[in-house]
Amino acid sequence: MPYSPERKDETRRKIIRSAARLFNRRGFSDVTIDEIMGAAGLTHGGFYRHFNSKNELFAEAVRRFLRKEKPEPWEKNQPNCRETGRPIASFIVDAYLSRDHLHDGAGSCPLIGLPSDVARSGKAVKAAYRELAQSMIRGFEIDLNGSREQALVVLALCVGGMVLARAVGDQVLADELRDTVHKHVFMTAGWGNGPSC
Amino acid sequence: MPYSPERKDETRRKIIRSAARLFNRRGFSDVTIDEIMGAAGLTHGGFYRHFNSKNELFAEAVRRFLRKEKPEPWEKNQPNCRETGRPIASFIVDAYLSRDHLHDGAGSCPLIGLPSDVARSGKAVKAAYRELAQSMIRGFEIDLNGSREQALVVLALCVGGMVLARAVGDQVLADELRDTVHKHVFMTAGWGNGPSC
DNA sequence: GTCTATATCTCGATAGAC
DNA sequence: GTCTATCGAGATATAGAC
Repeated sequence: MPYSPERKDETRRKIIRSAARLFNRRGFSDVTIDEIMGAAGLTHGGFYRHFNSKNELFAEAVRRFLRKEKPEPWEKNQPNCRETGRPIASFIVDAYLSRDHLHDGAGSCPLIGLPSDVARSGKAVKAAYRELAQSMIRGFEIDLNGSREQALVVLALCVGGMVLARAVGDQVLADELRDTVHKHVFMTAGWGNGPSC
Repeated sequence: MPYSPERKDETRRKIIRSAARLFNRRGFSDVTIDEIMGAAGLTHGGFYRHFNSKNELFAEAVRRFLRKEKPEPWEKNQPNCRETGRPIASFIVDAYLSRDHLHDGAGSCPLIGLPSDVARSGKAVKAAYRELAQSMIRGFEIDLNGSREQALVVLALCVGGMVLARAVGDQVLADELRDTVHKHVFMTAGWGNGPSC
């Protein structure tokens, strides 16, 4: 048979990617293994050669956001922002609070796409979520004069603002939340009050 | 038959209360109509005399948090806090960011218990969620010198901090998030930095 | 208005051919 | 390693007695 180990790993990555996008959009419980495998170009019978359960796949899908190779469209910073001398974290916040991210259900950061699903899941899934949160906290900390407290505040603001903006189902209120949070983050961080890119 | 209209309304309220608590803990999709009716002391066959669908009940369950008569345990402020001269909103923030609220899955505010479920639901459910958010924004605004911007920031901080604390699955990090957000809210609100009640 | 009973469907997981 | 086929469980919603 022409199945090399790399081929299996490639298939596994395709399944995780497919699962991450579907979970993000429709939640853990409402997505079926058949759909995940179908979107990966496979059939659902082969699933259990890669994962022991649907829950195990969930943890991998959350973790993927850290390890993934290609950034989502909303993560790409505008080129004209690169020469402003602003710290990297400020561009991450720009992207995180962008309208593109708000509407990118499938490619969303799991922190805002799956918070209640994760809160109801097992330890492995929560550990993956925590890894992601800590990674962002460390990233913010650097451009916040090493202040972990400020980094936690910025993360809570970004997550809270976007989670609310997604759930209120009102474009005007959603934009108001994004803009206000963005302004407040930049003010408390001392990044100037440069408007969104 | 001894069934008065008030009796029917009483039953309806019991169903909504039961649903709200179960949805909060385990999410919309994983809770069955049979469980909801069972917890209300009924059987699942009678459900459709009260609601047209499970989704319709979901909207009512989210809305309930506003209309409900009795506050949850975590919403009750400590008596010794009443004579400090602090504004009402500051006590609401205390309760919202409390460890009791963090661990009260069933009696939680839906804003932090069901954000991703609501984001994936229909317009009626989102409208109920928005009502709740706007009610809190108005409440904060009063004790924030009428600043809507500050009210939005406080709401985003409270929701973001608690959503993260619930999902990271780590007591230490969860407490750090709650404490840090609490401190920052009190600082920016100018409520003094009185520690949690 | 609430019950028991059931129709219809779909899911996660497994079995076994290739 | 991936396929087709299926098991067994449990879901929403409906039917009809009382």
